[in-house]
Order: sequence, then C-alpha cells, then structure tokens
Amino acid sequence: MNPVRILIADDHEIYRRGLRNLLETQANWEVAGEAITGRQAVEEAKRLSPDLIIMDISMPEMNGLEATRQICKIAPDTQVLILSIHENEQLVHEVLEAGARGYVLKSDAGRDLIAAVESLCQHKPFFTPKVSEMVLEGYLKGGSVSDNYKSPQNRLTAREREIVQLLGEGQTNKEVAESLNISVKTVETHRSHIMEKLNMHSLGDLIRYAVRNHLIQP
Amino acid sequence: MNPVRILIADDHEIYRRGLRNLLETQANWEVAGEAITGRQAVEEAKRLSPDLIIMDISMPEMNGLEATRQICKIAPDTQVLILSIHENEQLVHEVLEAGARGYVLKSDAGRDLIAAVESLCQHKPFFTPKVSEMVLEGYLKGGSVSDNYKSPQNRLTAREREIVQLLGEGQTNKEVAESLNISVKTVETHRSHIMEKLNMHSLGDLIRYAVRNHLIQP
DNA sequence: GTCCGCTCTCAGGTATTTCCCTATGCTCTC
DNA sequence: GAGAGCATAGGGAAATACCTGAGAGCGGAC
Repeated sequence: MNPVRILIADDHEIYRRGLRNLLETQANWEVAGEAITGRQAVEEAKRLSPDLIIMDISMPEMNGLEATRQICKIAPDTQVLILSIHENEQLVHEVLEAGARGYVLKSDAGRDLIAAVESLCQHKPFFTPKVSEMVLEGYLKGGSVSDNYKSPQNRLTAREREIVQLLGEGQTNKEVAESLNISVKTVETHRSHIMEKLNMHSLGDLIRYAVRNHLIQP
Repeated sequence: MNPVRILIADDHEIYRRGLRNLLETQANWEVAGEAITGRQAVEEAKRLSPDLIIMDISMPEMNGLEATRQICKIAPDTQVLILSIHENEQLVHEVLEAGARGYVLKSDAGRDLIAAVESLCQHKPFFTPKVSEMVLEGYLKGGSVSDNYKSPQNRLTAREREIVQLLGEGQTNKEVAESLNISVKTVETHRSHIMEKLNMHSLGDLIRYAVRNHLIQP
C-alpha cells in the first residue's frame, strides 16, 4: 500500500515541527513537503500532488482560504484539511465553499488531527464537534451553503483578493507587482477595479475592509 | 555543567510538540515539563523550579500574563520567555511589567527561539527585532516602562495620533490637511515622522497599527 | 462551433500624491 | 541661552492615480 503523502502549510516553523512530529508517529504516513505561505502551498500542491494538505488559514502573502480555492480547482483529488484557531461560523462556510473537506480547531488538533486525516483519506469529511454543529446548521437551513453565504468579498475575483491581501500586508504597488511577477500597471488596474467594486476611495478603506473580512491580521 | 531545565506552557498540543522537538535539538537542554493552562504553569513552576519557562499568552483558565506575574513573585530565579502571536505594544509592556525577560513573536520563533533561550540563560533579556524597538524606546525615555507606557500610543505626539486616526479612517493626506486646516506638506511631515517612529514603511502598516492599538475600528 | 462576457494582463500620458531632505519658528527644560 | 522636541512647510524626485485602449485566454450561452 502506498503511503499517504501529506503537505503541511503553516507559516509558524514551530507549529510545522509539531505537525510533522505528530504525523510521523503514524506508520505509512509521509510528510511530502512544507509550505510557509498560501502561494507556496499552491506551488507545492502542483509539484508534489500530495494526497492531503493540512492548511492553516492565516498565512502571509496568500491566506489558506484562497490557497484552498486554487488547489481544489487545479488538483481536485487532493484533500484539504483546514487547521484554524478561529471558531467562526462564517469562516467555516467559506472554507467549505472553497473546497476543503475538513476543519479542525488548533485547540483540538492534538486530539482530533489523526482522526481527521484518516477520515479524509477515506474521502469522508471531518469536523471537530464544535465545528460540525455549525456546518449542520448551514445545511439544515435549506439551500446550498453558497446561497446562505453572500459575503461581499465574493464580489472580488481571486486575483483581486490576493492583491488586497498583499496591499493590506503593507506592500506597495511596486512590491506587489514584484511578488506576483506582473507589471505595476496591472496592479494599478486591479487596484482601481477593487476600489470601484467596493466603493472605496482610499487605501485606508481597503485595508480596514481586509481586516474586517479576515484577509489579513491587524 | 547542569542541564538547562525548561518548562513549556502552551495550550496547543501540536505547538508543545514543536517546541519540545526544537529544544531537544540542543545538547544540555532538557524539557522538564509541560503545562496547558496558566494555573498549571504556576503549579509546575513551583514543583519543578525550572531554569526557564516558555510561556504562551493565550491559555485557558489563567492567561500567560497573570501566570508570569505570579511566577516571578514566587520564583524570582526562574526566567520567563513570552511567546505570543500578538505584535501589540501595550501587551509587550504589560508582560515586561509582569516580570518576563523576553518576548518572541510566534512568527519569528523558529528563527529566534534558540537564541532567546540562550540569552535568558545568561540573564540577558531578549526580544525579537520588531519588539525590541518598542522596548528600547520605553527605557531610553527614562523612568520606568510603566511611566511612559500607560498606553502605547504615547510614543506618538497628540498631533501625530490625530493624524494616524484620520488616515486610518480613510482620509487622504489632502483631506487630513483640510480637516486640520494645515498644509498638505505638514501632514506629509507628520506622516513620515510617524512611519519612522514606528518603523513602518507603508500606509498599510500604519493602519494595521492603528487597528491593533484601537485608534480606529476596522 | 461561434460568440459574448469576464478576467487578467499591459501600455501611454497627464494629473496628483507621496517621499525624502531641509528648514524655520515656537515652547519648554536644564 | 542652548538644546531638545514639536508643528509647520517648501522643493525636487519618485510613485501613484486616473483615464483610455487593447490583446489573450477561458467558460458559458445559443
């Protein structure tokens, strides 16, 4: 039987160590790689085609939510397990919408992570008890999750959200352009589209928007 | 030479694993015990008399700040190193007041933790670069930290705080100048002073600072 | 299959804003 | 009265905003 190949995406080195250490206690599991940013996670997912990704939400450059969206699109066979400190209903629905199949709170991870990984490997979703209630509620309300969830950032495209995050992290247009390997002009275009869509008129508005919508940490 | 005996206090099992794993790479260091709550940390500090405690801030039952206060009172020989995700000036000064001798951001921990532990073992304080500037300024101003740091934004002058707030609320330099009936040039000067004082390089940084320090609402 | 709409990409040009350095009063302290 | 800190501001260089325009790719509609 082939080993289960796992990619770890978390910006804290200590936490990655802890995860690796825990996962390696399991026979037949293999940590195939590590990623520090969402962008790296996407790249490594492409390169390594892991069976499963353990994904933190808050990461620099690109957050885990956005990374999950992209990975589930380009590599639908890869299972994504979200590890988050946020016990936030909105966020749970967002990550499910993005394509993740599991959500474990970091405070429960020591107890539940192994079970969660096992579950996802058998293509069954997994949620820590606190989370599963929220999820259930979402479905019971009728309609799909997406019907219930119309957050304003859905109006932004993936690329636009990405740019909002980088700007929010303090990068200038020029730095964003370098980070994404695109022209400054392109960044300017995106930026003006974003401003227009959200009806904002200054970078300050944009950044507060990003903080409110958990695209960045204050 | 006796080994350095370390107590780990953090409520996340994965994180404790990571810490233990990292610390055990060092010869002559020994993880004497673990605590999951602040209360446990106090008890274990009494029972084990470790040389050093690595202390998370957010823990259930009793937070790391309160635990630090108690431990520094009952076991003044034990060094406390704070490990926190919060880049918040107020908090830094509170933990120093409480008796901690080091403050490392979790995002920097992988790089700085070993150095921090070494430093504290030689009874030298240690702070990650981002943090050390805040601290340094506090001491350079003379008097105790608490005198100067009733609130972190004391480092900025009244006028500067006013400007940070207006910028944070989404006003442009020009609008701020109109609001305050001063020249745009003056606003620019204030702004660059603020940036310099806080060691920031973009409006994004500034706004996140303002949100963290409750100068504005996100 | 083709067309339409959306997205991402980029360019050029001008107006505007910001950045960086310097400088002048003013007040308070030592 | 010398110096430190603060609020004020100017000049020139750099960056950004704001417009128009446009090609390439992609997915859904018909």
